[in-house]
Parts: sequence; C-alpha cells; structure tokens
Amino acid sequence: MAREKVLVTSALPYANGNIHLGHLSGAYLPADIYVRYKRLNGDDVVYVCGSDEHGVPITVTADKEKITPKEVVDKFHEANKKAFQNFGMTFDVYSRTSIPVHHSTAQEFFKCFYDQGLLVEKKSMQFFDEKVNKFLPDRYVEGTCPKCGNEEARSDECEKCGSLYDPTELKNPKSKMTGETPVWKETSHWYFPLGKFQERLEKYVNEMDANYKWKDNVLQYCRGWFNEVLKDRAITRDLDWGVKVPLEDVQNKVLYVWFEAVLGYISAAKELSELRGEPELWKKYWQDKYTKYIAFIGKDNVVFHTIIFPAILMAWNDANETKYCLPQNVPANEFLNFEGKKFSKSRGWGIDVREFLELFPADTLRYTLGANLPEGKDTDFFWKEFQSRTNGELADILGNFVNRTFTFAHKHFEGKVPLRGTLAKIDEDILEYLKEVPVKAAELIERYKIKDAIFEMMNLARAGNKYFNDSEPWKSSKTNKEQCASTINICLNIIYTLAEIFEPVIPFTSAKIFDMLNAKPTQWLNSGKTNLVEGNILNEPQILFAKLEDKIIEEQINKLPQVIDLAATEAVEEITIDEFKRVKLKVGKIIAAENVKKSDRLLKLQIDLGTEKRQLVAGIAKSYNPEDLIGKKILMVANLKPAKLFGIESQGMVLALDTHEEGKVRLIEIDEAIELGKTAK
RNA sequence: GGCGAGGUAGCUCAGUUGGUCAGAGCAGUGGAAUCAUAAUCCACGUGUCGGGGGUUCAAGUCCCUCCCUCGCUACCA
Repeated sequence: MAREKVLVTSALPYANGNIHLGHLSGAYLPADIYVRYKRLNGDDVVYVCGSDEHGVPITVTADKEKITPKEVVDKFHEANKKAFQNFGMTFDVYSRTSIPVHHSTAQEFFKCFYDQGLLVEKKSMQFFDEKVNKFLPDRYVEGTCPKCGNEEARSDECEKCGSLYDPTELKNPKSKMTGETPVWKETSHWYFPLGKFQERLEKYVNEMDANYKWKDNVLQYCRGWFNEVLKDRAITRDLDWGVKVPLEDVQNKVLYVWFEAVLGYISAAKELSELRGEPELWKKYWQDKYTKYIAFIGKDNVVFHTIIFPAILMAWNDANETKYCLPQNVPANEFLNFEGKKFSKSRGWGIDVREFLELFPADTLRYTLGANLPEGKDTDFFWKEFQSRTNGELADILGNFVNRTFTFAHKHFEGKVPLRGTLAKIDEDILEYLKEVPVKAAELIERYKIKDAIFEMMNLARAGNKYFNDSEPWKSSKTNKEQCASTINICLNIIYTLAEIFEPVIPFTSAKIFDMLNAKPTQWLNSGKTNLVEGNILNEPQILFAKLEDKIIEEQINKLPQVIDLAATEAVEEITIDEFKRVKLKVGKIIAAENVKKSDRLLKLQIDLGTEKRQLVAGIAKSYNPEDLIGKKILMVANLKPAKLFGIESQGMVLALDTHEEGKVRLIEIDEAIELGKTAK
C-alpha cells in the first residue's frame, strides 16, 4: 500500500482553563490514536496542535486575577502542554497563537483578503465601557429587558421571556466588567463575505462526503448552516489582546478569534519547521494537493472547520499561486458528560486531566475513554465504569493473559520463546484469526470508528484466553511437551500482536509488553503475521495493571458535589395504591439460618410467620453470619412467586437496604413488640 | 420559538441502503477448569426497539403525530 501523506490537527484548546476528560474524548484521544496507528502503518504523518490564546474571556480572567493576559495564557499553555504530555499525546508540535509567526501568518491572510477588496467594512454602534476603555461584547452587557422588565437581561436578548431585541432598546444597561453604564459608540469592522462562498462550500462538503464519507452528525450541522444562508461575518474586534489588524491607520483592533485561531494550524506547522530546521517542511504538508488533511474536533467546532476555515483557504487559494489543502475529513465527536451531567468547572463537576493523572495511570484513562468515545452521540464518564474497564478488561483479560503466558513460559521453557511444532486445528484457527485482527482494526480506524477498533483489540485478548484454556498447556506440559511448546509460542505471538495493535490506545503498556517480549514493533499490517524469533529470551513479566479497589473509586465518587437531583426522585415510576396492595409484606422471625453450599453469598433461612413457616434463600451471606440472624424479626414479601436457587426452593424474599459499603446490605428489622404474621400497609 | 440529535435488555451502548436485526460488553444464575493479578472458559435474555397512527407481503429501520432528554440558536469561544 502506498504511503499516505497525512496532516492531522486537533482543535486548539482555549488557554483559559485546564483541559478535562471531555476535551480528550472529543478531539485529542481519537486523533492521537489515529496518528499513532498511521505511523505504525508506515504513513508520513504530521500532527500539530497548540493553545488558542486570544479573545475576550482571557482578558476577563486577567482582570479578575489582576495579572496580564500574557500571564494567563502562559500559565494554561504550560499546564495543558504538560497534561497532554502525561496523557501520552504525540503532537509533533504543541504551538501557541501568541507567537510571532502566528501573528504574521494571520495578518498575511487578512492583508491578502483586504488587498483583494474581498472584505466589507461596516459601521455599527456598540456599547463602550469608558472606565476600561473597551467595547463590550453582548454577553458583557446586562440591563433591564424592554419587554418583561427582567433586570438581568443580556444586551440583545432576555433569557427570562425569550424575546430578542436591538441593544438600543435595553434599559439601564450596565457593563458586567465594571458595573458602569456603558456609552453608545460608533465603531467599524471588516466582514468576511461567507455568502460568496456558499455554493462552492456546499459543493466541497458534498464532494468530500461522496469521496471520503463524512460523519452524519457533521453533515447535519453543515446542512443546518447552509439552509440558513451564510452571512457576512465580522473578522475584527475592538480589543487590544490579539493579532493586530495590519493596517496603518487602524488601532486597538484585533483579528477576531474565529478567523485567526484556525490559522493556528498553519502557524503551528511553521513552528515545527523552525524547530526541525527545515523551513520548507510545512509547505510539504499544507501546500501539497495530495495531502490528506484530517481535522479532529468536538461538535461545537464543526462550523469553523467545515465552512469558515475552508472558505478562508478558498479565498487565499483564489488569489495566490500557493494553494492550501482543505480538510478531507472532519470527524467531529459529540460530547463526553461526567456521571450523567455536563462538565462544569464552576460547579465543580468533573475532573481535569492533570488531577486525574496524579491518581491513575494514563493508559487506564486512555482505554476507558477510548472504549466509550462519543462518536455517534454523547456518552458519559462514570467512575464505576472506569473501575470495571480497568479491572475487568485491562487487568483481567489483557493483563492476566500476558501474565499467565509469561509465567508459564518462564516455568516450563526457561523464559525463551518455545519452538512451534506441528499444528493442530485449534492452532491453525487462532493463527488465522490473529492475521485478521490488525486488518480489521485498521479498517475501523480508517473509518474513524475507533471505539469499535478498540473492541476488536480487546477481543483478541479474549480469544487468547480462550485459546489458552482450550489448549490446556498445563496438561500438555506433562504429556506432550512439543504441543505445549506450540501453544505457548502462539500465545506469545498473540501478545506480540496485542502489543502492536494496542500501541495507539495504551502506548505505555504496549512499550512494557514489547520490553517483556524483548522485541520491537513491526509494520501494522504485518503484525499478525510476523513471528517472534524462536529461542528469543523473554524478560521477567511484570504486572501491567493493578486492580482499582472499591475504596479508592468510592473516594472519588464521594468527592463530587452532592446535588439534590429532583429529576431522579421524580423519575421513579408511580404506582397506584391497588398495585402496592398486591405486594404482601409480612413480619416474620428467623428461626434457622445456614450457608448454602458452594455459594459465597447465599444463606438458607427458615422464617416463622406465626401461622406458617417459610424457607427462603437470601443473598446476604456477605453481610451477615448465619448465627447472628437467629431470632431477628424481619419484613418479608410473602406472596413472591417461589424460585429455586442452587436447587433450594425460596418462598419469598426478605427486605434489606443497601449500605454505603459495596455489596453489603442491612436487613429491615422489626420492633420486638410486633406480632408475627402482621401485614405491612 | 426555530433547527438538530437521542429515547433499543437491570446498566453502558451497536444496529449500512426496510426482509435471520432483536444484538454486544458489564451485572446476574448455573457449570467447567486451576497455568494465571480468585484472574479464565462455557451455557442461559418472554426486551410492547418512547406512545399512537399510517405505508408495505414485510419496519428499531420509511411517513405523520404526540411525549421525554440533550445540544445549537451567529459577533459566543
């Protein structure tokens, strides 16, 4: 297969806060997995990203903390760069939009459009805060709604009554920055005529979709915009923090962030060129029509990458000899929520990357997020899921397969890759399957179905365990050493393939496995076929994933702000009194209790209901010792359909409550004075 | 209000162009095995595919309508 030249970008994170898990799921982890896969596949890849460091919110943060905007962005740029690094992101460069090369790049684009006469200058009136000498965006002006009198209305709309109006109609306007009354002042801005490009943009999107199959959600967003007809968009702003408008007689105006930030992808590549001492490097990617440019983003960014950025590039290409390539695909993801709700920094809901990685290894997070990417719709990060994926999949299925194989090889084959002898049907089958997995995973990743690809990867580990079980090498080691050797040889080769195909997802672990195997990665598509050298000396196995105990997970859950969730209480389905009356709850006394043989959680109880006796089986062995139960008065469901558990008939059910301790319950005990057989109502 | 997305097994989610599509993983129950981080493997799902109507020989899969959740709504990044 011919090597592809691939340019990959991930949305530039805004340097006004720490990145959290949601950001990773949206635009960073999928891109990194894609890029790592491409590199293993032998493709020629450049992956760039960086901090987006301009815009009003940053100046607001600076004012609030009484520091300069520069200090704000320095702080978050470094913090996020570090967090990404710890997470295992492999950007070729993590740039930033405050560097000179970015300013000059953005200005170059502006000048190009200005000189062509493409930009439209429009005058307008805007609120101006004289105290800080700044024009105010709508969201920083508050006042009384002209329609309903709400005193906290925004300058152009009232959230309370939902009406929209012209900012001149707003009564008693106040600047949210200073509380001062803003004045009404004229300003002028340059507008980019998006509408002129609409037809070509629609054609572009349709063609890309036809050739490269864009995601449905992305196409939907585009259609939404096209349906409303693209309008001129202002690309300048009255502000002093940002890229200066490169015109002599213009002061205190900067390029608006949406126009300038996307160009950061280009300046980042330029910075990479400088760092590598190859000034022309960036052109080899950005200005080669054979480049496959893939932009990874979250759904909030679709319009900028499928409409605005392409329009900017088209406008440039129209006027210049040098032509930039447009995104070939924009695999936007939906959002990751956190324990059922949106991430919210202000409400303390969620966890940021730095904090997370101080507690848990990056690979466990990469795997959990990867296995649950919001590719088709929003998904959730749940602590409990993180625990079960780590313990049940990474440790039990993958980690244990590696461990049992290595332990076996060391015990029975002196820690060397044993010889593969004559193959049985079971061996042929697994080898055949082994060859298919990298191919299948590659197809899925190429289609940006990364979640599915990860599932296929873990399935190989599952298959490895099954093969190990079915082959029973612990038996053949005594009866047929040659066959045993073949089995372990094949298991080790499965591990070799696992190390390769899992590299994009859990790179730190992959490196450990390669080290244990004393082997190097191969070319992706060969990874199921290339075999370990027989006799190769294996290193000592190490535990790849430690289990996460309940305690540490509970700790994280308990840290979350307690919110009274009205929705959850209301969501309980209502029943009528008659329906409730169908359940007969009776008071009984436990007169005998014993453990159920071969079960670690069931107890067999004899209950005295006064008029009759019942036998029931209850799953409370982890919470109570049989002898402690004798004599307790409890409440039971007396008309539950009998069922057999472990061959023992259970004629009812005792009522118990969950406790804060996982798996432990507490029986509802009844006051000693209550007579046996009484019915609850 | 408008636009968009989603409502599928206890939980988290898959389900291309309508016809083995009623699924996977987890949880649960039973069993096998013991090399291994008590880790593995096998077997077991009577789900009104949000409700109601319609098109069709045939609909989670198309149309209409209603209910619920979420996102966007342009000078916001």
